[in-house]
Amino acid sequence: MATGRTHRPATRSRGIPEATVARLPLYLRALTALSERSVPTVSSEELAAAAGVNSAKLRKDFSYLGSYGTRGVGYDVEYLVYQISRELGLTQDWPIVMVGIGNLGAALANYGGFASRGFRVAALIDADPSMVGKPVAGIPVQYIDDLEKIIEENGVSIGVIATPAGAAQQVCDRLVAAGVSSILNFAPTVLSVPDGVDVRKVDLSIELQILAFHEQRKAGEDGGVGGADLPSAAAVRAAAPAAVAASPASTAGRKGPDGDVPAVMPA
Amino acid sequence: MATGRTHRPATRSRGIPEATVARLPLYLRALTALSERSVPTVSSEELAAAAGVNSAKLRKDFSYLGSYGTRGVGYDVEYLVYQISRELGLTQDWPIVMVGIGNLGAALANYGGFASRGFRVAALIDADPSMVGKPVAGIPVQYIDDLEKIIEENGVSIGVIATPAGAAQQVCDRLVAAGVSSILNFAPTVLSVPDGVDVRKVDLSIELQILAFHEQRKAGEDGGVGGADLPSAAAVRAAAPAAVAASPASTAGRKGPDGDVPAVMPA
DNA sequence: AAATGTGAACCTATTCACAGCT
DNA sequence: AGCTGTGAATAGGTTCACATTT
Repeated sequence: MATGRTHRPATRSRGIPEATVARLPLYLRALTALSERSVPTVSSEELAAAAGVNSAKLRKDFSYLGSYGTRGVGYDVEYLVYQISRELGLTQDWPIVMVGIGNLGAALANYGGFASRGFRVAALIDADPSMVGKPVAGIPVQYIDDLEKIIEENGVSIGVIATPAGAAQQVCDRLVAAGVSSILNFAPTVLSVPDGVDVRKVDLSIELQILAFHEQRKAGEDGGVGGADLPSAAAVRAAAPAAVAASPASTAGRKGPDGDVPAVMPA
Repeated sequence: MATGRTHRPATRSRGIPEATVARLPLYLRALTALSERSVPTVSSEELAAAAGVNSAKLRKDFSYLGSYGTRGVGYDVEYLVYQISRELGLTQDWPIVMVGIGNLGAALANYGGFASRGFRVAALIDADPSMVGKPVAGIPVQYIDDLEKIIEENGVSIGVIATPAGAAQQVCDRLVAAGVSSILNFAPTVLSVPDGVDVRKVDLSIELQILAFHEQRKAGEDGGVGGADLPSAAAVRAAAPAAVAASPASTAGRKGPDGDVPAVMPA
C-alpha cells in the first residue's frame, strides 16, 4: 500500500519475477504499435487485450516496475515504452554474434527481429570456409577461427547458435570462454554452461510435439471417456493417416500395462 | 495409486501438467540418443543429466505417465521411448502445412526438425505468385488461394505461420476456419483465436530481449566479480553508450522517478 | 466515475526426503 | 544396496476483489 513510501527496498529492478520479464517484450511491442499510431494513453484493459494477456496480470506485472500509471486514466504510452525499454536493457546497444550461417542462420540474420531496437549483428560466423566472405544480410561471414577475436574486439556478450546439433556444445564452450554470457540456442540440443551464463533455447520440433500432444487430446476426449479413444470428424482426420507406431516394449517381460494402461494403443 | 482410482480418474493422460508436457520432448530426445547407442536402461539421474533437468523433477514427470521404471534398476530405454512417443501423439503421423515461404519459412521447411518422427510437411503455401510451383525442400509451393482445399484434402490440423506480421492474423483466421486447431506462430504478433485452438509462438526478438534483461543485470550488479571474463569491453559497452532512449516522461507532471525508483543501473 | 495498485486467496510447479520395491 | 515413486513442504505465478487515487 501507499502508506509507507519509505518501504523502498523492493520496487527496484530487484526481483522482477521471471514470468513478468518474459512478458515485458510483449507489452513493449504492443506499446510501440500504439506509439506509432500516436495514441497518448492506454488503460490496462486495452493494453492487456493488445498483448493477449488479462488486465490483472498486466497491472501486477507493471507494479513490479514501479507506479507508472495514473488512476482513473491509464498509462502514458511514451513513458511506459521508455520505462520498459530501460528495464529490458534496450536503451543500450547490444552487439551480438551469430554462429552457424546455414539455412536457418541466414534466415535469422535477414529476419528483421534481430536488428530490432537494442541489438546489432556484430558478426556472422561459420565453419565452412566456402561461406567466408560471402555477405548475408549485408554482413560478410567470418571464419570460426576468429571467433574469440571477434567477440573480444566487439565486446559481445550475447551469442546466437544456429549450427547443427553436433557442433553446438563446442561452439557454446568457445563463446563462453571468450566472454559471452547469454546464449540463444537454435540447435536441437541441450547446452551445458557454467553458472552465470544464461541460455534460452528455441526448438522447433519441441514446439510441434507439444502441439501434437494437445491436438491428440482434443481428438480423443470428446464424448466417450471410457473406451472410445478416437471418435469424431476431427479425430478421424487427425488419426486416420498413416499410423507410424514405433515398435513397443521390444524387450519382452516388460511390466507394461500394469493395471491401468490398456495395452498398446489401438494404432 | 495403481488400479484404485479413488479420487483421481485415470493414471492416463488426464491432467498431465503443462510444464511436464513441455519437457517430454526433451526426455524423448535424450532417450532416442541413448537408444541409438543401444543403451538398454537408464537411471533417472543419468537421463535427467542428459536432458538438463534434475532427477526429482524427471521422476515426478514420469510419475504422471505411469509407473514405467523399475526400482533399483532404472528405466528401459526402448519402452520409455515408446510410452513418451505415444503420450505425445507421435505414434501417428501429423500432416502440417506451412504458410509463408520467405527466408524463414524456407529455412524451417529445410530444417530437419520439421520432418522428425511424427510430422510430415503436407504443403508449403505462399501468397507470392512467383513462388508458386518452386520447390522448397523438395516440395512445390502452392498458392494461398488453395489453402482451404489443401487443409481439407490432407486432413491437416496443425499449421505453421511464417508470414510477415501483417499477414499473420488473416492467415490464422483462414487456417482456423478451415479446421486447423493447433498453430505454431513465427510471426512477431499476437494471434487471437477461438477457444479450442492452441497457439504456440516462437519469437526471436522476445528471446533476445529476455536475454538482454538478464545480461544487463549481470553487468550492473557486479561489485567486483572477477574482471577477467567480462572486461571493460563488454561491460563498458553494456553500461553506457549508444543510448537509444526514447524521450522519457514527455508529458509533464508525470510522476516518473518519484523519490522511489532511483535510476536503476548507474548508466 | 474510472482505472490503478495490491493484499489475499488460489492454483501450479519444483524440490525435498524417504518409504517401498527389486 | 540402489533407485523409483510420491506425499509433504516450499516456491512461484495467477486471479480476485476492492481500497485508493485522480
